[in-house]
Amino acid sequence: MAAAANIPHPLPPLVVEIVATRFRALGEPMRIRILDLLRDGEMTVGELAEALDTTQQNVSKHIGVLQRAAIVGRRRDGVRTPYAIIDPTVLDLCGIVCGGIRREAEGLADALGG
Amino acid sequence: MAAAANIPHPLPPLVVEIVATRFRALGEPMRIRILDLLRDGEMTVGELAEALDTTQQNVSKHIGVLQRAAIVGRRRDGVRTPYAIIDPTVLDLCGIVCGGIRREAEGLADALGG
DNA sequence: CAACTCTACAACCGATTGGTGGTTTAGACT
DNA sequence: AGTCTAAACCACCAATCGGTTGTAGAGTTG
Repeated sequence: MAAAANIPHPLPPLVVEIVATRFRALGEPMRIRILDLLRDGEMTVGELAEALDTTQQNVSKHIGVLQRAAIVGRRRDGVRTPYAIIDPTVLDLCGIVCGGIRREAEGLADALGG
Repeated sequence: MAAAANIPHPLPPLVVEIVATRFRALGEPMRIRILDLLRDGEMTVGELAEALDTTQQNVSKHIGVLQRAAIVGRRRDGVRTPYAIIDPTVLDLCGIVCGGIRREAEGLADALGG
């Protein structure tokens, strides 16, 4: 919450656009799964495609979105082109959302159990 | 980061879907602006429509998305139906994203200035 | 009851998006 | 040079989405 304290209000239009774009980059199951895999370390497009049981083209497309959003980056390693998470805040974001989901689920379980 | 520590890995498919849905609900400028206004307190659809210079139907549609994502809720107050943020974690999310944007902008400014 | 206010719903249109198949580029090796 | 592999680019299709218009429902006030 401290980070939100000194945010301008109302939000400037350009900031609104950037924020929405960043959230939209995370608003796709395939991209969440890609980031979930990249939590363990860098992977190539081919490795991701195999792990996610989809095509190389599909992974390339989705990881392109994540790269344009400056969430992941790539490097050259001989014949490989491994991708890695370069913006660690996305893990915080996912952690907050997952925590909220867990809290809701527990509240629902309590309501049903008690 | 502590919240992300005890997240299952790999993420279960259902969780992936829920996380993506929640992020997608935030991936629209108009919805970010609605939440930005609701930071100051509850507002009705009509008030939001006027403040955002759009139609009542448009606000109703977008706030329906936010409500189905359990981000906002409504109550009855006589003739009014004010909406309010019921999931305070979304403010944390926006704060993190805005902080990241600021950090990037400052880094870019330093790179150009120095 | 009737008129009014506020909100939700449905249909439509244009634009965007996810996924696929095919092709092309860029390196690494012989 | 030629070949192989990995990754990106391209065009396409079906589905979804944002915004608009028109309408219907729910509640209040006379």
